[in-house]
Amino acid sequence: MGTERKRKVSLFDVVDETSVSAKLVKTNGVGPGAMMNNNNSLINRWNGKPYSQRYYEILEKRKSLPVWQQKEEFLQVLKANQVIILVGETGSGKTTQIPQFVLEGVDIETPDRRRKMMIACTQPRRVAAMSVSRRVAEEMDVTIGEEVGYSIRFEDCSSARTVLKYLTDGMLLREAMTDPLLERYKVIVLDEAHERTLATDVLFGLLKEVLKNRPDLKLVVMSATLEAEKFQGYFYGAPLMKVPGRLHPVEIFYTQDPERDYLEAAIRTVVQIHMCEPSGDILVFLTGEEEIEDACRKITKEITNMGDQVGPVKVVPLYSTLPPAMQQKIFEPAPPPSKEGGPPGRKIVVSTNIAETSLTIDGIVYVIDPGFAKQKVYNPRVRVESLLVSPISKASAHQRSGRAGRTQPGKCFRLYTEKSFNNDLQPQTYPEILRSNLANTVLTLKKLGIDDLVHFDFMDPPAPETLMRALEVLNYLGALDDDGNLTEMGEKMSEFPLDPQMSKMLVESPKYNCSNEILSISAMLSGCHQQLSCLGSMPLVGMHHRILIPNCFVRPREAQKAADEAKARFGHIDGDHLTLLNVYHAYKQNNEDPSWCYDNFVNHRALKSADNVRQQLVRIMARFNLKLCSNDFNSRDYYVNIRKAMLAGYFMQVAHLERTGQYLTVKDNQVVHLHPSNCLDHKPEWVIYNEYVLTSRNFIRTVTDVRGEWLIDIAPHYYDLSNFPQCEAKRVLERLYRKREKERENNRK
DNA sequence: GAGCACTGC
Repeated sequence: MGTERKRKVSLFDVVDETSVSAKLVKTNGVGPGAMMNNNNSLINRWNGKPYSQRYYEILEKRKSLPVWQQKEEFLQVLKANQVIILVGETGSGKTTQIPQFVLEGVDIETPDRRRKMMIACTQPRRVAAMSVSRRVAEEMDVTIGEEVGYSIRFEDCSSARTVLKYLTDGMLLREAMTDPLLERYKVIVLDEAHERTLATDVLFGLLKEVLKNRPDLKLVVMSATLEAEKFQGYFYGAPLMKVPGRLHPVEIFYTQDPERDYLEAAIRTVVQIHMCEPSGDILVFLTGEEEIEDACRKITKEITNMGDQVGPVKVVPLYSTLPPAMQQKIFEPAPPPSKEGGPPGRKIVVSTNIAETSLTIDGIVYVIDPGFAKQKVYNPRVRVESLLVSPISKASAHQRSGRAGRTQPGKCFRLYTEKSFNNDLQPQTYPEILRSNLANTVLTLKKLGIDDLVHFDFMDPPAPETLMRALEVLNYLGALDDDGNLTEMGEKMSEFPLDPQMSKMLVESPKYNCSNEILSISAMLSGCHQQLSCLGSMPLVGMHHRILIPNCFVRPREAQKAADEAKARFGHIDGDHLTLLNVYHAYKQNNEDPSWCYDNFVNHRALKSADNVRQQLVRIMARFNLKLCSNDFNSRDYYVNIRKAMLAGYFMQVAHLERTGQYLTVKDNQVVHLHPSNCLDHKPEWVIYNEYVLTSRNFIRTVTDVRGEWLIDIAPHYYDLSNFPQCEAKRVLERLYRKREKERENNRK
């Protein structure tokens, strides 16, 4: 362990007290930001306290990071330029060190010297923002939340004294909505820019505008790949700096011929490595839960069948929806040899893309990369996002192979030919902005004051049809007027961290006297699958991980029947949205009791998380004076009003039951099927749905029964029959309009 | 009667 530790200096490295204590008093480094006081001891300029011993210990380690070699050069380039592109591979230390260099090299006092401005450093993931800021606070010898802080959804850990703030890219975008020129910042560091998240891409365009209006603002774009040259071109030829990384060499192997069945090939490769290669753990990349569970069973079986001529193995699956206790297993050590002097044991992790960026496992020496991943694609014509197994990019393949070289030299087996790598793989994964429904993004851009989307300087402009679709949806929702300007409704909607349909439903809900219930349903739909969690071995290797719980219903393999029965007890005959409301109410009535949750096959953490989201939504409602109200629970209209309010947001996500027994989506006329997870005991003529999922069939999931009359009452502008394709639904609606007309005539008489 | 790549506000 000792020698390994010396070779490895990672971002999360734990300072080994014994190895550095001997040289800690060396005063070759007056630390960054230090000054002498009268007693000749060094004072931390950020909090006015003398530096601790630990500060010097860490400083020694920091100085050995590759990025320190270019510290002076960086500061000079920063001084002379408004924008810098910095390329640094894994292990260069850029995420922790660059923002500290910036603090040292830039004057953050306001011109009147009355307060200090901040340095921001964005991260695509919350856990990174949290853990990196903690580490940096330690390095700077200050308290987290004071001089160094972080800001993520649900948690602002910063203060008026904060000079360096790590935050998610989405959070900086939120801040821009109230502070369009980002005036609290002196320098913005966009980290992991190569990941091209939706938020990063919007920030690119926005910052380009802001920089023109704020000559004093500086931008550092940090990226891990050569796409940096593209960034350079985008930012008017900003200077580019390269920082070497610190990874062990990884030898790459390709197959001679293309593999017909990558799953079979992956399993075969695992077995071969286990038989022929020296000890070291294996990481296999596959595409999804089912495939991974299947592969784990097969690998275990094949190796068990080989008897004691090979060492024992521990095969562990890894995907985001895996229960935390199971995820924990990836950190367990490889099993010992079955008998003394026998062949060594090995850990084999079979994972989705989660192990590519979000989670790091130490001890991996062999990586198997079949070259596929599930990726989101968006089809604007039918307005559907779906997941598709597709070939990965060269950049992604590179990232995967790097996972083999974290602790020692490693090997990566690519299950495709070298020719295929060179000729078939795209250089980069398509940025998310080209693969998503942009309704929410367009709403954000409008709120940020970007009126002319067609001429907005996207680094990669989305398809015009995708933008048109987004504008159309927002216009139907009343968020944009016919000239594309943000309406008062749009202003409100943009403040909610939700899809526009859901925001609209919330803003309209007081009119139906059921905002309390709509808040609960929204929270259950949007917050039921987000939960932060720390894994046990975190203090050792510095890994946090976010665990995703896709829905609040638990269905363990060994108790599926009992779980289904428990779920049925919450079932509401009118639909899944109301079932979710029942669950939420029951949870609150039972005082949020974890053991009640356990007994009822409901995920406690998922509900806690939904409750957290609900509180945030309540605060936003209060800001707009949207009242919190409920109908009398015993009134006949209690559920009717909730369903009507839902329609006020989701009138574009409706399906009609045809006489053939099939559902067709309204206007788009797509054949869809009710997802079997639904709790309806009948097939309603009209349903609203929360999502459209494209898997083995076209499913609509989370559905609720609505009435045709409500469609024409609540959304007549959308159900305008002069602009409606010929279909059965149209004929039904025509009858309903005629009926309404008659009623009106009768009322006049 | 089926399934869920990964993030973020």
